[in-house]
Amino acid sequence: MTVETAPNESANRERIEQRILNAAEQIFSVHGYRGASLQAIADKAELPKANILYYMGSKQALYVRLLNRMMRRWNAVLENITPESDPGEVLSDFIRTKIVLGQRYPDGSKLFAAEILAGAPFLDEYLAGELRDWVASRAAIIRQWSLQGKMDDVDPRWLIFLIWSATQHYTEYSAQITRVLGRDALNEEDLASITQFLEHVILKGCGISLLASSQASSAAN
Amino acid sequence: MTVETAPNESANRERIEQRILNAAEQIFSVHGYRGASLQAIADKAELPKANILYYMGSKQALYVRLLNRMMRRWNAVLENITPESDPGEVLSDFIRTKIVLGQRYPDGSKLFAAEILAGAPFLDEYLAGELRDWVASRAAIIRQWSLQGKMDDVDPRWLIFLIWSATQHYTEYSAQITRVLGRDALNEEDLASITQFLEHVILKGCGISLLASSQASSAAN
DNA sequence: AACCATATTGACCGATCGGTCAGAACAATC
DNA sequence: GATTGTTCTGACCGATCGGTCAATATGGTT
Repeated sequence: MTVETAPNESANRERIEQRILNAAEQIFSVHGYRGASLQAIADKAELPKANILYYMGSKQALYVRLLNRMMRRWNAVLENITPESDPGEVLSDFIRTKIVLGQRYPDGSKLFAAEILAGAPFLDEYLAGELRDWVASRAAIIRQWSLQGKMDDVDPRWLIFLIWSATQHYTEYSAQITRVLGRDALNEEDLASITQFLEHVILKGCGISLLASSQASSAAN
Repeated sequence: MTVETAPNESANRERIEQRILNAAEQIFSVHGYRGASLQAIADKAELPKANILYYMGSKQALYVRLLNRMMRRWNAVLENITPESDPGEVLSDFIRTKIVLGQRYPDGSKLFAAEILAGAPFLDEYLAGELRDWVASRAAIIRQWSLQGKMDDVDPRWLIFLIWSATQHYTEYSAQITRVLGRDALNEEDLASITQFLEHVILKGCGISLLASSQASSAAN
């Protein structure tokens, strides 16, 4: 039984920690690091404030944990990309995946955006290390696609930034978009239309001919 | 002399108010509305805290004034656009102007972004009123361009959002971009390269043929 | 029942928050 | 040199901030 109780206890702890993390993600995403208060997070999580600090140690530790959790969610993006890949398929998948991730984790995405806006004081290492390497390696492959004549000779870094910005926009600027469109929220139809638009413009804009590959319907991955 | 002293005095007041507004813009742009403190703004402006409140009334009034100032700066964008305009010229100009505005007013742009991230509590009226009309009227004209065969049949609203996001990205995400690129800041050369890239991809992506207008190189389609 | 590690939380701490106010400092008019 | 209106600011207010801590509650082991 001792073998079973341990996981049970830690499972309970895990449940509470997730409740705190989700509440904190909401508060931080709206008000940023400095603007968020532990009291507001505690209220959202329906726990006493002292309990938040018991589990998370400090405001900063809680915040950093949220950033790490969000970064881990992005790990799958553009994972298997090679010089032999089809640019149309890969970029389509890139666009679709980013749109979906933004819709799945709106609070985390906004939290990340707020951190960057604030000058990324807690993300120095990640941005200048992991992420820089990520961009450099993908850029090198895209560069090869251009040399192979698979697409126009565009700067791959600007292309990556373009896809990032265009997709993230619909999460981070949702308050503006819904008001401009006069809606409560974007529905599935909107998102499909937006995704198709971005695929059309970006792929065509890079001189990528749509072969037998993706577009509206097929395409596996 | 009495006629001259009055404007002199109010000119002095104007000078101080601008100093406060610029300091506040910096602080708010980094920490958002709730995260910013009047003390930090006062320190940045090198004035006593009570002086800030003497000139601005309250934290909220100061913040709203900054939002209005920023919105006024955007008024010139896409001002003279007609169904007879050349899409390539207009959209090129749109892209270039947005890039320049972001570089000219980085703090104001970030302040605006933070307000949207927070759910735009102070911008309801503007977004659902002025800005919605602005988008609707421009979208109607772009729609006509499509009908005239001047460009592909894309949703004009997504096109406007794309240009907004792609250009604003280089201001609001400057902290991420500089670290990923390993630079201190973007220089003129970078900005020219980025602008040209965006013009190339977006115009070509919308099926707009580059006539006798601008652009540096060729590009078929 | 005794024991112990972990969980829980009300009460409290010094610092800082936005905002008020009385009075000093200043400048122009008579 | 009074008078008057504006500018300026130190001192202060109640509320809230992140964080600490002692006391209590809980649950499994012996």
